[in-house]
Amino acid sequence: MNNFLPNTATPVGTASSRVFDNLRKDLVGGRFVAGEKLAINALKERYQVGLSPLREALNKLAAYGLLIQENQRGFRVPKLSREELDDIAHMRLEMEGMALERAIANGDSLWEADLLAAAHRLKRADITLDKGEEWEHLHTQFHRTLVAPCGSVWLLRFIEQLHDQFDRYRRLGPKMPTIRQELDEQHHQLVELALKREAKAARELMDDHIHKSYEVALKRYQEHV
Amino acid sequence: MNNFLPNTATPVGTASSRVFDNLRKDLVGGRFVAGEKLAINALKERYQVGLSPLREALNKLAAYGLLIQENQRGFRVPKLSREELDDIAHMRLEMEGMALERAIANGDSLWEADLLAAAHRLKRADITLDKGEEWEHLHTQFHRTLVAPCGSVWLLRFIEQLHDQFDRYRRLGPKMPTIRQELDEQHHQLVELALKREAKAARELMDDHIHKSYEVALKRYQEHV
DNA sequence: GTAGGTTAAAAAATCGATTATCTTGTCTAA
DNA sequence: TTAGACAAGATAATCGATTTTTTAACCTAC
Repeated sequence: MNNFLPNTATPVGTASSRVFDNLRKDLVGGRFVAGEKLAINALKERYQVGLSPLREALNKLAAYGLLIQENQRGFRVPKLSREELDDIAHMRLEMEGMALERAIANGDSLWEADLLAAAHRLKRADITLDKGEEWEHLHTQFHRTLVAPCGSVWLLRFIEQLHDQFDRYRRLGPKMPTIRQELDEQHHQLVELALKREAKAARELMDDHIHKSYEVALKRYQEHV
Repeated sequence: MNNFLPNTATPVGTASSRVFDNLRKDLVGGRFVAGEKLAINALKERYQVGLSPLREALNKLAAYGLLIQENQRGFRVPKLSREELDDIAHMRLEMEGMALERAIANGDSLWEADLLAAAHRLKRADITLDKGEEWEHLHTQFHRTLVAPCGSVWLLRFIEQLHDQFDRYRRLGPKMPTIRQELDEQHHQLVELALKREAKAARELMDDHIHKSYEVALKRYQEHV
């Protein structure tokens, strides 16, 4: 269930892990203002947790790249920039393309089944539910499943990290995905090509898919500045 | 000076940051046994630091991938495996190759100067000094400099992380680099090709360079098991 | 003997309070 | 005015102690 950081057994059930998960979700989901300084006491309230587990979670998030830690000055939400968005999108192209090709080469029939299931769940998802959180979760799951059998734990880890960073842009503001139709169509085609083992075509479609997301993210970013 | 985690301002001078740096160095330098469980009280002694900053450092290292955190069971040094070594080496080929090509396309004359300087320092380094730590540091610096102007903060970050992971294998045991001569020669040629902006040839040499390191690491690993 | 249960010791996680550092507003002197 | 010094309050970092959970040794029943 907890697929975060592939080769890192993340604790579950502790106060520290709870606040980590929640903070991560909130940071990725855009519920903090970029650049904002985090008031630790307020966070203690918000997440109903003591100082020690909170600080441990903040430290982890800083090492992960979702927070900036400043010398004797606490923690801050990283700023957003056009340059970084471009960087992240470009890296996603490279890494997810590579992963997809390798997944298509390695994936077995269990993978095919998982992929069909993930795509189906995503398609059926009610996007108005829980402010879109449900859809976002299934969307993440779909993309995870797609590249899962790429054979590299580290590649998967980096992709996960880039997704989180990318979502800080894509999910700016309260809005939900607007181009649902097109995305669903692309997801469907990605599955088709994966099952047919057409690596080259699949990669091209993935490039296109990421590019489309990039345009959404860029628009959100520009509206937000 | 502190180039760790490119876009994360890491605090300096705090107890937490000191123990983080030292622990990282010791983990990468192979001064812990892979799979070993860390006794927190012993670490308190060893690094002369209180519990809170120590735990914060451990949490950061777990998020970074140099430690495994287990549910209510503390921290553990990740195991080593042939599969992971192959994964890391393969990812290094992809990522550093990509970074080098982009650095060669972007790098200005300041970079050329930095590169020459870094290569020179590395060549002049006394490898017997400080158990090879000095040489290791300059070696890291050289490779950092080589890819620095690649234009992607995230790519640099991933490369740094992979280097640390790779060194857990390459630096197994107390031994110092044995193939100094060959490495120096390759470093020299890398600079040459970079200055001549021969991206393709440089990348091929880099592949070869990483492959050579891989063979060393693999041998160390096999002797160590 | 061995599986299952109990418990004492050890270790991890968390809390509350203390110490150190930074921030802000005010005052003074040029 | 305004730059710099200072003090008071706020915040971050750290410590020592408490609580919770795990580990391991022991016991008992089969």
